[in-house]
This record gives sequence, structure tokens and C-alpha cells, in this order.
Amino acid sequence: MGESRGGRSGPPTLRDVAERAEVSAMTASRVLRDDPRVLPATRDRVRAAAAELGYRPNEVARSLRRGRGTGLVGLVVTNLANPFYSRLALGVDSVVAGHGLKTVIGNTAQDLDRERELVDDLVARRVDGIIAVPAGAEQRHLAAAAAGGVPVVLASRPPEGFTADCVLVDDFGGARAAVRRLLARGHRRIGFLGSPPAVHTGTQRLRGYAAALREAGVEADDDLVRLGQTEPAEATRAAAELLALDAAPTALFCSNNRNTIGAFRAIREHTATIALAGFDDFELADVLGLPLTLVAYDSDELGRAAGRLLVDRLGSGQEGQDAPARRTVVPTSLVEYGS
Amino acid sequence: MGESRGGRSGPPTLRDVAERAEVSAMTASRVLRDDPRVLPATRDRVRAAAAELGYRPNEVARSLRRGRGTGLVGLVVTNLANPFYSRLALGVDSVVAGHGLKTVIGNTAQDLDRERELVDDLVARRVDGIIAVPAGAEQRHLAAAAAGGVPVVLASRPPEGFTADCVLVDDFGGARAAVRRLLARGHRRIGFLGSPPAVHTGTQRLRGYAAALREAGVEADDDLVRLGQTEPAEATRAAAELLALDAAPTALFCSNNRNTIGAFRAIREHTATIALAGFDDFELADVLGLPLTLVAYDSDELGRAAGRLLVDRLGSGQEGQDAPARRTVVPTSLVEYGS
DNA sequence: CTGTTAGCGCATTCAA
DNA sequence: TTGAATGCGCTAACAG
Repeated sequence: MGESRGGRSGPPTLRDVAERAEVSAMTASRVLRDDPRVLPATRDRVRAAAAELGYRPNEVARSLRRGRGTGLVGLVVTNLANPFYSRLALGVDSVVAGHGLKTVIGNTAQDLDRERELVDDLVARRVDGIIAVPAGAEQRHLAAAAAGGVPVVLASRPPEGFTADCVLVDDFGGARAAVRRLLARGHRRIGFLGSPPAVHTGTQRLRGYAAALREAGVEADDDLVRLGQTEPAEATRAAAELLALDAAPTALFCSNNRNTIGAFRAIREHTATIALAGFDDFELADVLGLPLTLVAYDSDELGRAAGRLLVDRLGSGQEGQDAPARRTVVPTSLVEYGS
Repeated sequence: MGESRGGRSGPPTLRDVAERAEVSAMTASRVLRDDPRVLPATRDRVRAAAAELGYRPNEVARSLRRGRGTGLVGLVVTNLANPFYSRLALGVDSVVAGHGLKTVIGNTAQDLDRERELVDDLVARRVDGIIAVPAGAEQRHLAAAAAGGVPVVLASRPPEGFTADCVLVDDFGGARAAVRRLLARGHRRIGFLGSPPAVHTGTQRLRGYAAALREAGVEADDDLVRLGQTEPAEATRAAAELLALDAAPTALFCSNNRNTIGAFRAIREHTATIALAGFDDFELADVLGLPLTLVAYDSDELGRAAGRLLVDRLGSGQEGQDAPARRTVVPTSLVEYGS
């Protein structure tokens, strides 16, 4: 507990511990790293000295010296408040923590500039690897990081313009399955609510929607497709507009949980019965008092899979730098709520 | 783009840039930090060289050299999947990012050992400060960090056994207000569902509940109090048990959103009408089809306030190290849903 | 088993 | 305006 080192400032260093224990810095270093080649008596003295000074090894200096990275994994997401991303984060952390790595989470708030800065900063801080859910199709910053030797794994979006490992959800198949189910129930006018066009998952889910319609011989109607809603309130407005059309849809398919929740509120205010389906499961979906078909998948697993890809790549060391890129797809399933 | 440095390994360093630009490392350093005292011509040469090599300053070396910290703020939470914590995290980040600081989020999964390791690791990595929501009453690791000169701010729990800035929610007042409202509606047997006793917020909210009962002259009944539920499923079971009592409660008060959601499911399966109130607002609370009184507060603001306290303490520099600890309280309000 | 030498990549200090 | 020397805190590589 005693802070006393001739008035020097800042936290105690290895030398301080060494002096106090009357050994060289090297020996102190060995003790504190549990190197066995130290006499038990010396070891105890060093340990005591460290404890008395409240010594904490400086991890910054340590990584600089060792040169093999910092033991940190950077995770870049657009919106931590969305349970999808927080689950993903926990999945990543659960895997990498098992390999002695810490997760640094960066939130971009959908801002591309911020995303670029964040990635650059992670590289500058010498993280061992980066897992990212890029906000847009512009991925030059990630490509640069990868080119600079930092392993990059993409989650929920494929790499654009460079190669990297990635974990995807079966966006196309999941959306198609959900829309097929609406079609099987006799719906022919099915609306689509989705994220901005630049978002990969949204595009794929729209493709799945279109494919299901085509297979069923239903002509697509662009008036029934509304893209660009990010928050439930926007989705509620968009859904209300669709429901107010002369040729209004009898069912809605939403490309993510924000849109599904928004659409739910619009339907709730509406007189006619509208069927609802959407991508992403969410808490309390079962108690909305409305039949609801959701495309569910394990978002923790998405994170774990991404973590595994990264850890594998790190583990394979120098020689594994240019192993072929791997792509994992997380399956989806349909869940029926509400009855 | 060209990687070419006589076969040296690893990313390019300042010296590499300097050599390529035919200047000293010092000059290169100045250019890359936008030091104005460099001839424009030289500056351009250095910039070009850096770009060609794909140079990224090594932030690890930089912080070691400067000695004034890493520009990182450590945030320690128990469960990122809980919206409360992800909001808190965003609030913190929004404030500290404005001061050039990055947030490192660590998730403890309610594990005290993991929390201790995490804090130690953050200290070892020389973060500039730590914001924590400790899982239990045991805070020696935080006290040690604070004693070691790392500013610590607690969120949602007060420091135990040491002094530190903190941001609290008005747990006592919020709970009392909610229970008062149930009492005003004529309820006399009111059950309580809460987190494990070690959690500070749970204890305070229980105190608020008890105080409201006492004021109203209602005798407290320990049989109506169930502590220890962390997940909705556990809360559902606990609520069902209360509702099955001979002298069953006519209303339930829950000390957090996990318990409220769990209790909701139990009440939904129950025949009699049970009034429900709880601490924490949550998404879709308005559509549960049940009258619901919630204690709401701004959890982003909780994070922002914590960020502000930390930034203030950092800003005041050396001399502010032992400024008196500050305590901020975030107010609560009652929200009525369902009708 | 212990110590000495050297240097990771960068920026502060001083001198030119 | 530029550069040379020096050291942040720590640890490989080599002595002893």
C-alpha cells in the first residue's frame, strides 16, 4: 500500500519492485511472469515487494517489447442498443476470452466516417484482429486493415472488394421461407418494409422476398416495397402508408426487428386483419396478440462463429496469413407466434 | 500500397517512412503529428512515403513514450445483453468520444472473479479511467485501481469501502412512488420480486417498497417478497408461486425489467386480475394488454453523467486527483401503460 | 539461478 | 527548419 519512491511520479515500475527486493529488473520480470527459473526465496521477496508497492505490470510496454500484438480483438458494430449487436458482442467475447483475448467494442452509430476512424484506431492500437459489421458497402478501410496484416472477419455482411473470412446469416433463404408461408396462406399482395438499400442483409432479404413471389407467379409491385426505415417509428409510418393504399397489401414482411415492431404498431391501429412476418426474433414477440411469423437464428452463434474464425486465423500464425478465406452461414428457422 | 522494406517483417515503422522520404525519424514524426514547423515540401514527401508504405502510427509505442495514458476508458458491466447496460454504454461513449477517448467494454457475465481480472487488466493496459457497474458489494479491486491512481466512476451503485465519483438512480424514491400508486388504488397485499440481495439497486428498491407500505400502515409480509431472480423465466416461477398462495397478493412490484417481464407472463396465465408495477421501462411495455406502472429513467443519461464525471476528473489533471468525490442522482418518473 | 546488454517504436530535449 | 541523443517499461538473448 505504501507509495514511496523518492518522489517519483506515476505508478511503480518493474525497477522499483526490483530495487525494493534487491534484485535486478530481469529477475523481477521473471518472477512476475511466473518463470520457474527463480529461487523460491527470491521469488517471495519480489512478490512481497510488488504487493507492497501495488505494482501492476505495464501492458503497454509489454506489448511493445514483445511485438506480438496486444491480446485485444476489435469489434465494430453500428448500434449496440440493438439486441442483435449486443448478442453478437457477447458471442464474440465468449469465444475469444477463452483464448486469452479481450474484446474492444466500438460503436459507429451508423456513421461511415466514424467507422473508418474506429478501424484505423484499432489498427493503430495494434489489436490482434478485427471483427466488423460494416455499415455500408464501402469497405476500403477494412480492406486496408486486412492488407496491413490485421486479420479481419466480417459478420452478417460479406467482404466487398477484398477477401476476408465472414459469417453470414441465410438472409435470402430465411426471407423466402417466411414469404412462402404468407403465400401459402393465400396472401397475394404482400408488402415489404426494410432497411436502407445499402445494407447487405436488407438487400438479400428483399431478394428472398422477390424470389418467393416469383416462384408463386405473383407479380411484384414496387409500390408495396418501402426501404430506408431504421427505427420503429419510421417503420410505423411506412406501414401505415402501405395500408392506406387503394390496393393495400393483406400481409407485410419486414426485413428486421426494428421494422417488424414498427409495422406491428401500424397494424394494431388498423381495422382490417393484416398478416405480419419479419426477420429477427425478439423478446415479447409471443405476447403481441397477433399472428406473427418470424425468421429466427442464433445471434450469439453468429458472434461465436466469427470469434472462431478469427481465433483460427490467429492461431495459424504467420504461415496461415494467406490461408483461403472461409465463409460460414448460420441457418434460420421459422417461428410462429400468436396463433 | 507497395510492401517493400528489405524483407523486414511486420508493419512499417516511422523509420521506414523516414528513410523512404530521406529525412530523419524526427522529422517524419513531426509531419505525422501535424507539427507546423516543417517545410511544406518535406511534409509532402513524408506524407507520400507514409501513404506508399501504408504506414500506421503505432499507438502502443506512442502511449508508452508519452506516458500520459492511452486515451482509453474502461467500462465494466455485468450483462451487455440487457438493454440497460447497452444504453449505459452508448451514453458513456457519446460523452467520452467527444473528448478524444475510446471506450473499452468488458462484460463480466455476473462473475466476480472475471470482474476482478477485467479491472486488473484495464489497469495494466493503462486506461485513463474506469467506469464500472460492480456486480456485488465486494469492490476491493476497484478500490485498488482507484488507489493506484486510475480514476474510477461507479454507475448505478455507490462505492463500498473507498471513495469515488458515482451516478445513481433514485432507486428508493422511484420504488416508493410506484408502490404508493398501487396502494392508492386500494391494494394492500403487494408482492415484491427482485434481484439477489447483494445487488445494491435491488436492496434500495426493496427499501422503497417497504417504506411505502409502512407509510400506508400496511404490515409487511415476508412471504410476499421473493429475491434472487435474474432472468424472466425465474421471475415467472416466483410470481406464479406468490399468486398460488392462500393469501395471494393482488398486485406485484418488480425491482427490474427482467422480473417485470417474467411476472407479466405469470399474470397472463392467471385467472384473477393482478396489478403490475416495476422498475425500468422497456420496449413494447405499452402493448402488453395489461395495466402497467413503470418507474422510468434515462439510462443513456446515466451513462452520459458517468462519462462527464470521469472526463471532469481527467480534465482537472494532477491537482484534481483528490478533489472531493461527487455523487449524481438521476431522477425517475412513473409511466402508466395499458389502461 | 541471476545479471548485463540491447532495443521494441516513438517523442521529448537539446543542439545545429 | 532539421537532426542526434536519450529513454518510456519491459523482456529476448546472451553471458556468468
